Amino acid sequence: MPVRGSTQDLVPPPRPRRGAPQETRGRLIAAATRLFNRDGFYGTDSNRIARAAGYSPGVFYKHFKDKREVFLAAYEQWSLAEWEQVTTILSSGGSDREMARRLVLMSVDFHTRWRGLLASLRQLVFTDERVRTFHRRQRKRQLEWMAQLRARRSASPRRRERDIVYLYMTERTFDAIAQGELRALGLDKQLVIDAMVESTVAALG
Amino acid sequence: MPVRGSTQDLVPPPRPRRGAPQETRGRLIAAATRLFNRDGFYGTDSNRIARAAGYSPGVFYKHFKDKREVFLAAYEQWSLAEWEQVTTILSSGGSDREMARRLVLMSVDFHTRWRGLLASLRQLVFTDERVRTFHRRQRKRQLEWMAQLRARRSASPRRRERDIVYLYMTERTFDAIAQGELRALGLDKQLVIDAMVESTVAALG
Amino acid sequence: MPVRGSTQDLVPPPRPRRGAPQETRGRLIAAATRLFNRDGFYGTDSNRIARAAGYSPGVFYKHFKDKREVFLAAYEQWSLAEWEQVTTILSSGGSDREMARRLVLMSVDFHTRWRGLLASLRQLVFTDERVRTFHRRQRKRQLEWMAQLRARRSASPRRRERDIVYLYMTERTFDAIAQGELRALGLDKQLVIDAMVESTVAALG
Amino acid sequence: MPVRGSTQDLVPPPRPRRGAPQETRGRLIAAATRLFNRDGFYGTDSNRIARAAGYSPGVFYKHFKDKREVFLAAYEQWSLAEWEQVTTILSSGGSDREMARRLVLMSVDFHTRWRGLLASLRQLVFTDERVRTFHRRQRKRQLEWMAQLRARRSASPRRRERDIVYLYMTERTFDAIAQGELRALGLDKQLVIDAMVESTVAALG
DNA sequence: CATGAATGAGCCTTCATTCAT
DNA sequence: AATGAATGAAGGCTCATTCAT
Repeated sequence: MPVRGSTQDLVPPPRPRRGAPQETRGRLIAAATRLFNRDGFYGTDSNRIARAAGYSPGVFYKHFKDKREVFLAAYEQWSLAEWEQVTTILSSGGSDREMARRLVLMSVDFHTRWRGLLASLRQLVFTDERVRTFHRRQRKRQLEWMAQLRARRSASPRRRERDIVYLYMTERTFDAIAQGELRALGLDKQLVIDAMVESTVAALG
Repeated sequence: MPVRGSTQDLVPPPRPRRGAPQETRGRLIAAATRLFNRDGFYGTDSNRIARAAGYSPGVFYKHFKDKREVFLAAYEQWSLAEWEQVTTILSSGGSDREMARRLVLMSVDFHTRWRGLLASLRQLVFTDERVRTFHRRQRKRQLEWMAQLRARRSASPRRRERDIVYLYMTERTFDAIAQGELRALGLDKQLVIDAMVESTVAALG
Repeated sequence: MPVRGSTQDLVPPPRPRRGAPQETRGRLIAAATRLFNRDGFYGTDSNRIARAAGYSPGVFYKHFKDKREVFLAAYEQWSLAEWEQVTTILSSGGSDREMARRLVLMSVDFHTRWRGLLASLRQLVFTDERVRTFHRRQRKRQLEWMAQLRARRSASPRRRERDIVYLYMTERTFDAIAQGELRALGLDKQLVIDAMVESTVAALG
Repeated sequence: MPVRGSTQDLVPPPRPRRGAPQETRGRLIAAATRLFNRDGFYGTDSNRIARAAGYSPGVFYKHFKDKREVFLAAYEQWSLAEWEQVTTILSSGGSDREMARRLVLMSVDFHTRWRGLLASLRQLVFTDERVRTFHRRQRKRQLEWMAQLRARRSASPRRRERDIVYLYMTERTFDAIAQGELRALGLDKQLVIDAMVESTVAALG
């Protein structure tokens, strides 16, 4: 999959040249996100990230200590994006089942679009202390959010342990769908998605 | 975690010198398995694998085309080992719930012991065509085995789609337990394990 | 002959540090030319070339894909130099015989100074597609130049086939002289050179 | 050109197993000759030579100090073969021109068939002391033989210097023909061959 | 004699990172 | 703030050569 090194790396440099540091940083993160997603963490090098963002290699290290650090930044920004989508859907109204379905479909889409980045994440969570820490913070937030959400709706004090198993199940399932495993195994994707919807309804309830 | 390069790499050479090729190959795979598990795929190099097995760098390439290839061999051998444990447990008798519990405990243990290797696997399944192919074959086998097992016990024709979701859920959960996520999130490991046992009972039934 | 690896390789680094890329490239080619000439193509490695040019190993690959490519560059530059010498002599006036003698002496000198490089060339012309192609282009140019030169002087339409045999004869003879064969065989170098002069006079006429 | 590593190297091993040392040595030389000719000196490795001869790597070093040494042996044996062909032709009668033509055609054929070996030779004559020495001995023999031949036929004491230039010219020309240079340059091979015949007639006379 | 597993020096190449401009 | 040439450690891999069997 990661066949890097297309003649031009994803996009021709958007020609900055002495911009605000935050813009530069933003461009670097955006480029890194795309490249990590396409070529994986180990298939991407810092020079290339800088070039893809329209800069020279040096800038990279003005903004990040090392590759891990951009990864962290990319991951952070991108989980924020997911968060927003979730929030939008939750506040969009409709029946529980409708909302659940929308959530699931969004997740499948999200995991598919970012499967490369997610694959890198799964690896780095193991290898890298800081990625792991950050990842756990995210997880905590997910759990808290689920608890709150349920508090608003029902009285049932569903255990956090149940919630996390739900999160694990859906996460792994979405990863697999994103990577085309169901198709490869000749299984019916719709059935699995329906199952995820049911689980989500239960989790929300 | 990956603090590689202790003065001696894991074990002092078990003194080979003109052994049978299969033994050499076996030692290389064993060493690779340990190193991949400890330092991850990208933290391990072929020279080190050879040295850890008690050989010089050259031998490695007499037995494997490259690092991916040992990884595949390591993975194969090690999934066979898991398979055997599962088989042993299934034929050991006892109530469904007892068997399920034993299966779950074994899995947690297995995932914990090999969490490094598993992390590498999760990454390579994305990056590497052949690892992916092999992995899917394993998955297929798991599904078939579940179907057969159930056929012997009940009449319920549980769908394969349900089975795979079960597999995803448990796999991800065991990975998380192995990586200490539950403890880090202040959750009760026993409750989660109990949930896995229940799901397993249901899956077997 | 090729006793490579003197404590310092040919010259102590001419202290670069952030120069113009073309200069760096030039230094690399110059170093490569010297090393190929001294140690042969197979006796030279890219790290050593970089070091001899006063750089670290990495630079080499910033400028050349591989060893073949520097060789090609070295060869190109150096055949240009020969060309210039030939041109200079041809435009320096004098009788045909005087010019012929000067050409021959220059060639002997050139072949002697660069006998190592020439030896590598003779080998690579066989082994390497691109070197062969380039070499043939050179040859074509030589032939065309001979034809033109003659057109200006006489009416005799000497055949190109005669020209190429002349080129082969002189080339091989100069190689042999450069490699000290005549001396080793107890032959009179002057006589051979005189013969080459005569052939050259005839070729020019 | 040298794309080594066909599934089987030139010939399936002729299964020796404890033969006379001289036979083993002969097989090794034969295999080396073929491989050097196909893949060049640097494209051939000693293990492969042994395998191509039907032996294991070890035997090679029982018979030759190193690769250079087999090359020398191969070269020796093979120049003997050329010698024999020359002798056969010279004693076959006919007019001088007929003989000359036969000699030239044989040479072209010989150079074509062995162009790989010859290319290696041209390189090693530069690199390797012993190959150079041996090569010069061959040259000396050629010269002596030419002198003798002429003594028998004419009174003209053609100088050895003329002879060696003749040898150089033909050698280089045959190499070029063998390597397809004439065709690549769009020149008429027959004309060149005719020229060689004339030179040979002159040289013999 | 022959085997072939094993050796290990060493070349090729990449890439995270620095720093003079 | 940005440049990009330069660094150099380190990993990938080959192959001539040895030696225990």
